[in-house]
Amino acid sequence: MNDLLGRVGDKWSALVIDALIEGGGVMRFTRIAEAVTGISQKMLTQTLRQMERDGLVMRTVHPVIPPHVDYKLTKMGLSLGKAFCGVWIWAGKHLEAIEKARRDFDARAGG
Amino acid sequence: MNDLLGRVGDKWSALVIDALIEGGGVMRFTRIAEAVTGISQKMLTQTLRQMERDGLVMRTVHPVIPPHVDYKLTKMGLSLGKAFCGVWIWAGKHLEAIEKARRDFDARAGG
DNA sequence: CTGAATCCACCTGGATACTG
DNA sequence: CAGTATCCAGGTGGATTCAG
Repeated sequence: MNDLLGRVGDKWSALVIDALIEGGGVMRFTRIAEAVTGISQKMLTQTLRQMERDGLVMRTVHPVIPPHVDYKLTKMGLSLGKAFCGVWIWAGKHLEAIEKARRDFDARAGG
Repeated sequence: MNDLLGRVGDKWSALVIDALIEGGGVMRFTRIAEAVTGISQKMLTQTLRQMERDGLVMRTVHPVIPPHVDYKLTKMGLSLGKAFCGVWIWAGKHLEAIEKARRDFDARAGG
């Protein structure tokens, strides 16, 4: 369980799931890379592999040239996305409060 | 936002919040260390500091000997715990499915 | 009891180059 | 396009020691 948290709670996984949901559930490698700002190609490959292994995404290779690979959220992946929803909303709602808390804390620490 | 995810989505933070909720909302350092299995003293201190800075916990030092320090979830911390709830539930519900998906994947990969 | 500080092995993750 | 492979800097986090 502990280990599972570290896995699904992974920052990149969450962002990839979000990207896939925003993108309609099916996206190609490069499109995901564009959607998830800041991710390196290596991390994306790694994250995607892991998510595939965990049954969160389905990887489909179309044997054409140039290669064409689709990533599709599975039911489980989608349900995880929904579970994350609460955290997304929380983050959006408390973003300012947290930044203020940090400033206050730093001010106290500095003074 | 991206950065916030990495912060609040941190594995230890989640576990500490969970421990605090289970423990009634107020706990001492050592009690948390016992509740959060596997965390080192350094990580606990670090996590707690960060959470204090983010306004998720309130740290109260009782000037006695031996020292007595209480950590209490703030409203914001509690609300984050509730936001996590969905993910906890999801994890519990899909734990087996994920393990099966992994076995299947590994079997395919191995064969 | 609660922490700070130090040392250090390990892993993460970015940059780059190469393949089919 | 979609990776794989390699190198490497930097951060993570455990163990240990010291202090109030």
